[in-house]
Amino acid sequence: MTDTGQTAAPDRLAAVVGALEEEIVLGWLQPHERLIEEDIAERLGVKRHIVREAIFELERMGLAERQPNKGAFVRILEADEVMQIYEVRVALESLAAKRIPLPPPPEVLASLHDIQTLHQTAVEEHDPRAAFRANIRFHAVLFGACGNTHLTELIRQSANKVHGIRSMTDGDPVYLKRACAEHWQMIAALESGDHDGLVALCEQHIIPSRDLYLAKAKNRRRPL
Amino acid sequence: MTDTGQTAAPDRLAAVVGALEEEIVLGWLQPHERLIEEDIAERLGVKRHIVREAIFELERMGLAERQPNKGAFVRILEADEVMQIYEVRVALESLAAKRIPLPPPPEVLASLHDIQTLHQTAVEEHDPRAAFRANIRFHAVLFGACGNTHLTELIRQSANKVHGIRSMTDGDPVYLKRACAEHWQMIAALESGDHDGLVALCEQHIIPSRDLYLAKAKNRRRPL
DNA sequence: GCTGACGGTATTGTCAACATTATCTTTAAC
DNA sequence: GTTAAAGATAATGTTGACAATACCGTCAGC
Repeated sequence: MTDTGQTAAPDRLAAVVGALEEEIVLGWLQPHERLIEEDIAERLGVKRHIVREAIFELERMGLAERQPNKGAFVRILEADEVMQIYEVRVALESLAAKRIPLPPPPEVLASLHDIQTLHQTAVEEHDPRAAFRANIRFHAVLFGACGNTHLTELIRQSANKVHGIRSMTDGDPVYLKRACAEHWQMIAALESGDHDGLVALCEQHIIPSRDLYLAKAKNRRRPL
Repeated sequence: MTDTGQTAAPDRLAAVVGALEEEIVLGWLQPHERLIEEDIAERLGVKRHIVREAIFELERMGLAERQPNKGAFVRILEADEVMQIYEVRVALESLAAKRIPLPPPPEVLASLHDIQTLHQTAVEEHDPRAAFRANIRFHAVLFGACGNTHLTELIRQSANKVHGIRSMTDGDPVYLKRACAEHWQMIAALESGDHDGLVALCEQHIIPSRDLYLAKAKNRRRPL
């Protein structure tokens, strides 16, 4: 009985990273807000040591920015950075979409179906947290089907960097419903073996979130 | 006079990462060799703490593999992983090459010229370390000219993962001379504004190192 | 002679105290 | 009233010691 109910060692770091990521992405932590190691440690019930490494991780993910001896802040992306990241995302996701064998393995289709059902209910019930998670899982499974682990990882990484802008798009029900519909269309394209359609859908799918962000970013020129 | 001659804090981590990276890439540290925190710390004259974070970084870079509570090892890439990484590299580098404005700014050309001169002498004088460094700098400046920071970073990251296989190609003078010549051709393409030629050169440039690795990997099936 | 338990050793993982650095506040001089 | 220096405060960065874990050799029991 040495188990004190605490999660295992390596999981704690991942848990803290995940928690902070969600808080940033869902807008609980605003851009430019400071990430104070001790505060977070106490709030999440872990030691500062763990939080410290988690913040390094967030920095690597592009969600936080560190200044030596000063501290870490929630990172805000400039318009041109968003453009650059999306240019790469289009290239990577198109490549992955092209490499997905059609028709995909039935378990992939079944998995996508299940996840997308969750996503849809989350959107309909205005549960941004569940929608966010389901959305991530959908794309992970979709692009994971291309079979190229390294490519999948880079796609995930690039998507992570612009997750921060979700705090803006998640509030937009029109955008969310549209995304939902497009997910179903992707599944249909997979089933019918329409490679070109799938690639086109992937491109159409990510561009709106970019433009929505850029439009909103224009309106909030330096609110501080 | 509080300066004890030690380098600044954030630089130490980067220095250790760089040192270990070179040792792996140049074959000083063999695949499957253990990375023992205390040993490395003593050898490089830093605290274990720094080495620990450096190994995490190496794991993220794909050069090392960690097993919880056991330790870290130099990572060896399987053939299919190499194929996957190169597929992504071709896509990313082609994209970057297409985005480089032609003709590039004169300072970029001048920089490439200087770096490539260093590279050539390093190759001719059989200095693998200098050649390795010059090679990295050449590609950093070349692809950096595309103006997309995120893309450049992903290219660097993907290149890092297969740097480990350099320990094999670096010994091959034929390969090195060929790479050298191709660098000069790239510079020529930049100067003459030959976009298509540049893209083609970039593709031709990285494929041989992949195939050389795959060929050598076949011959050493489980030497342990 | 083989197997499995035991204990020693090497290594990683955790922690809390300490040092360093930046920021904010006060205060005194002009 | 403004500025600049000095101290107080708060946060980050560093360190060595300690705990937990895995590995390896030894030895008893069968």
